[in-house]
Amino acid sequence: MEQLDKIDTKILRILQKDAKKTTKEIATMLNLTISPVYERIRRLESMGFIKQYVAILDKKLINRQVTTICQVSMRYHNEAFIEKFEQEIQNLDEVQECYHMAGQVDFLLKINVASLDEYHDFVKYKLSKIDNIGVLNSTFVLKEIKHTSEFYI
Amino acid sequence: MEQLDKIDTKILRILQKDAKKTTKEIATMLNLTISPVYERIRRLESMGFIKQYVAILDKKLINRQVTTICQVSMRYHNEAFIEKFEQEIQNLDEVQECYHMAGQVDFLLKINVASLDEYHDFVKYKLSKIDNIGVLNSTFVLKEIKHTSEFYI
DNA sequence: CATTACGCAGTAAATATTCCTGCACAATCC
DNA sequence: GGATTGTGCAGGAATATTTACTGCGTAATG
Repeated sequence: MEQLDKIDTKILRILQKDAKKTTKEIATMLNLTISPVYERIRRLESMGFIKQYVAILDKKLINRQVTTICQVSMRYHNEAFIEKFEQEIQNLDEVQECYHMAGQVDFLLKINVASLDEYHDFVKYKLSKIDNIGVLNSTFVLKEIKHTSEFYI
Repeated sequence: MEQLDKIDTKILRILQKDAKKTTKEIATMLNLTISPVYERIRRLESMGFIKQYVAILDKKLINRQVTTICQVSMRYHNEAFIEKFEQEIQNLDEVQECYHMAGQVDFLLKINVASLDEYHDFVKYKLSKIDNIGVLNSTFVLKEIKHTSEFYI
């Protein structure tokens, strides 16, 4: 697993914060030339350490300012129902994250919508249409304290 | 707010999925030349619709495969304590997301660590060191069903 | 009908990416 | 110890992309 040396780690830290940094800029930061930095980035990509490069949008500006956490439990816990649920969730664009959890509830979902009205419609017409949902408990985000895509490495 | 037309929206959708797409590629997809696409992207950046470009890493490969959801409630709900908590959280690198919630618990945190051992240390030596924490309830992610940085637009 | 404004096409210069060659150093094997 | 192999880095050339600028056409405005 530890196929990453200090230079690789530094490159990953930089690209997690700003994927638009040029090879030259990174090379300067690390006191290297373009060649090794370029080769290392290609290697980190092909080995899968870097999964993708994405643009992060401002959710207020694009009108997705309401974030909710929704905890869901199944009525019956058999494989078919769970698989069905997991598949249906993939198609719900409002759901940004969904985790199968240990403990009291089965699933935890993070959902972004434009308004409470829209959330109402989402629950009524989309989420609760999925079969076999037992408990469904929504809580609302008052304020986003921290939100990053970075991992600490 | 609706300063975004259909072309802008399409550009944002593309860049949310792949920020490495060249202006030329996007222009081809939208049946335009490079110029308007280039200008629109710069505009979307300067107006703040695009906040940043980041590399998304594979958390298993970089050894951050354990994700936990931690729900925290304050003992006393005064402004000073809450502000202190919010500040301290910023410095905890393991915390990827933190929300101030409506409802039963005050805060919901998403935390990534290498192992249960490391999570134990995180709670014991970092999180619980923050003053005025009342309830602290951790649940573990068994499986990530869905996780994207995309917003539905 | 004239004028302004806006978005797009096209182009040229600057910059970045990509690929290749060769060198230096470390590890490995006689 | 010396020769050999391999790995990572420097440097440079070719290609691609970004960036900035000019001009045109159409829609909006007076």
